[in-house]
Amino acid sequence: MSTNPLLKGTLHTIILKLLEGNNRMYGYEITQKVKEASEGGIMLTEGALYPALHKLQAEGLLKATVEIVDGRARKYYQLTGHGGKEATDKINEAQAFIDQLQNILNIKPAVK
Amino acid sequence: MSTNPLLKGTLHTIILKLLEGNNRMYGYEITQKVKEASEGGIMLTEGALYPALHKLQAEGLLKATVEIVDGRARKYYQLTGHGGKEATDKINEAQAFIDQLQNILNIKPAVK
DNA sequence: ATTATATATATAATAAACTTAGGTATATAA
DNA sequence: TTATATACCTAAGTTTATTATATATATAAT
Repeated sequence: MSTNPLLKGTLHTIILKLLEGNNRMYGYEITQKVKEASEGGIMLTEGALYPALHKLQAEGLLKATVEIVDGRARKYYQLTGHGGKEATDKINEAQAFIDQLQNILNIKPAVK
Repeated sequence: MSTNPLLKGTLHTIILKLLEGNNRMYGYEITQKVKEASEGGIMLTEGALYPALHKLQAEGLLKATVEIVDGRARKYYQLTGHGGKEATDKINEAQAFIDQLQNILNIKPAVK
């Protein structure tokens, strides 16, 4: 799988956005949704995802409940009240950053 | 100044893009251009910028020449041949990533 | 039966890329 | 003479990722 240095810093925002739209999700489900929505372009690694989920939970933005489904344990995450506000803020920040980055990347080369 | 974790990974691409459009630039000039193009939203820190320039030079993507202007030393950077090709690739990758991220961040919340 | 793949979570070692803080130095405006 | 702008640089520490490994069940293929 390709390394993706551009992904740095956006993982928390992606998680919060998905949980804003889906009420509750589990880790593996998040990896699949991201893969699907990015048409395979963004593949979350477990080593990045699970620590990120744990951190967001430790910060009080997410709460988790474990359920057994088809004989396997699933850990569902959902936004807390505080997490919901943070989600809105982080998504707005990310959008602003993307817009600014577009402004830079779209600067037309000077005609020689 | 606000910390901007989203910036991670995009700095090299920003530098290459600016040099693709401007033939040659010096470090301080790059910080000002980025600040201007992002309307103050993206402020490069020297601690990130200068090591990045040195790394790109060490990789053979940039070459540098020092000039004294108004009594102060300026280090001008420009793309090498190889750097030009890398610039094109990195910018395309960044654009693809931004598009994929947009797809994720634009996913509409499910109607409850 | 057994092997491979998909589902599902987790952590440790390592590496990359940043922030923060400090240092050096000149020109100019207050 | 003090502050601000210009101009470069590096070191220490932090954050955030990759890579590798571990555990475990369900299901499809051989």
